[in-house]
Amino acid sequence: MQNTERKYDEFEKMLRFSNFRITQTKRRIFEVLLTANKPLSINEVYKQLPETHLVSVYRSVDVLLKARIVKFIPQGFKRLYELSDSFKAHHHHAVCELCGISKEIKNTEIEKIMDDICVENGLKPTKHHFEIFGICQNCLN
Amino acid sequence: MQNTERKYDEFEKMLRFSNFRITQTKRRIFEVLLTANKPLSINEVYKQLPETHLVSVYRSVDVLLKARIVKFIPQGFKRLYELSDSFKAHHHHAVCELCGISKEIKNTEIEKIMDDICVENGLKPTKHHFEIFGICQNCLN
DNA sequence: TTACCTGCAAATAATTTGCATCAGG
DNA sequence: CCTGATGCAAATTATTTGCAGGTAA
Repeated sequence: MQNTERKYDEFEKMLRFSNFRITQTKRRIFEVLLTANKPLSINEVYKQLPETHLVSVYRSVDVLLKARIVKFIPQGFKRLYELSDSFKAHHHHAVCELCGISKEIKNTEIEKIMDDICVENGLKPTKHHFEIFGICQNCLN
Repeated sequence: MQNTERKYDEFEKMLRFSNFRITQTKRRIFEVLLTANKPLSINEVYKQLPETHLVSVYRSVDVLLKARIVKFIPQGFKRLYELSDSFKAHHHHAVCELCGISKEIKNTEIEKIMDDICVENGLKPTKHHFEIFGICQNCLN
């Protein structure tokens, strides 16, 4: 897929820009997150990379966060990570509390309200967290 | 304050409804959260209750969560707690990333959009988390 | 060659559990 | 009384740190 190539170039560019090195571990983590269709925990990333040490996953994800390649998604009690808006259009999640299935939500209204609230409160916006929880049709039956 | 009396009655009623006991520890935690003007971590609650054991704070907050007297607020990497909507009108927070000051946000539009999103996605809503982060006027200077 | 990066071990922090005792209703 | 609640100790889990050797640039 052509698109994947472009994303990988962007990944390298962003690492270089922040003076970090392009390594196997970081590349692998990037690929795992690119393939995942939902935010993953450190452990979930690790499970897909048995050849890598867990500590290295912690450290590399931290570097990817600093390089703004990855972003942090607190979901309930969990710390999850997914690719930043440079790789995936900005969105939020609607999560089923029973089966954990996660749907991506794109809603421009919310972004607008978010900005308005910041202006009203004299806040220079940095980021926002927004997660919806419910029970999905499947689990209701 | 008359209002505090009413809230305390509600607190007892809700505990009884869920078959939990009304104890000193729970009452004290409730008072700490009633006085606090922002969500607190387990440790922050504990610091105000030196006579109580830290483990008891964990356990009692857990009971208060189950009784829906307290609700969970994940904020960045922190697990915070505050009184539920039965005691404080439903709201969200705008937090300064530098000084940590927390402003309460009440916005009915957001609640409406939230519901719409659930309907669109065939989700029976249970809860949502929504936190805005930025830099406040004070810290910008 | 010069950092940064990684693996391994170990420390620290956060949260949970077991058990005996205490206390609410 | 009976059962949930508490204090204390200890276990478990999650995350971070130190250090020596490895590797990208």
